[in-house]
Amino acid sequence: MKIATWNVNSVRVREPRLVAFLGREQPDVLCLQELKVVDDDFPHEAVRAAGYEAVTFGQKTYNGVGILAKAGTKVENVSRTFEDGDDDPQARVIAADVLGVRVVSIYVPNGGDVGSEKWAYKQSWLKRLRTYASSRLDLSGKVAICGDINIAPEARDVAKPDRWKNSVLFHPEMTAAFQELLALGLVDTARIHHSGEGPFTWWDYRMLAFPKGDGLRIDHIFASKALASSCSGVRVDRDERKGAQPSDHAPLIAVFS
DNA sequence: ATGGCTGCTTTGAGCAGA
Repeated sequence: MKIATWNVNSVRVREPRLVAFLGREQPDVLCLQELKVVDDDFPHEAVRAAGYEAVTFGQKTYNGVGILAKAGTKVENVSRTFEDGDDDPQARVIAADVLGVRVVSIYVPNGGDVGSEKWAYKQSWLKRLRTYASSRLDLSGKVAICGDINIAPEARDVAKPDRWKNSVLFHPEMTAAFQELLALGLVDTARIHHSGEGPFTWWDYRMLAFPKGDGLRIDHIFASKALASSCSGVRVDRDERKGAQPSDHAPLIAVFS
């Protein structure tokens, strides 16, 4: 089973790349973030033509998440939001049962500047994510939490740590929140197979970050132990960050035997 | 040390991303 996650930064703009990616990689499941469209505007026709069906939790302008699976695959028990009774005006989480795995596609808030309102929102959102993971997910079963987590957990996850050490992506409070999430019983699958630098998943559009190698590993696939034990490989599709009109994030792909 | 790009929006300057 191949599970991929990709912050497409506008599914409208990225539609040709999305279709090409599906055809090339043929993932069983693809989690998307930053759709930036309402559900009615999602390119269902193009996705169907590529052999996939999508469930989405869209939003105009910002946010929006989805889960794609091959046509014919059952996608069941779809839930949107944390379902904790606390209204979140931002569409950042969708979950579904696919091929025996509870798949969660999430888009963690960026956090703006450290100490800002957006920072507080990121902090509280991560707390709600922990509560959700421990109370709404059966972490003793097969679970995959995939998405743009907006946290680089360690120095080896940041090409230029000194540059980023005080940013919202690599702040000690955030790296601690990352570890608290894993402590619930989740495995950072990329680290099963990569012990060195990276693999990075995001490069700022500005500052020639990609050609300069100024990358961060902020997109992740967290697997419950029951699922992680079968993880046979994880990689980043860096080619998606090249060429015309790339997303600033590259897809992350995990294979489970 | 900053911003440099990209996509969005009551179409166009400002917000947001990370």
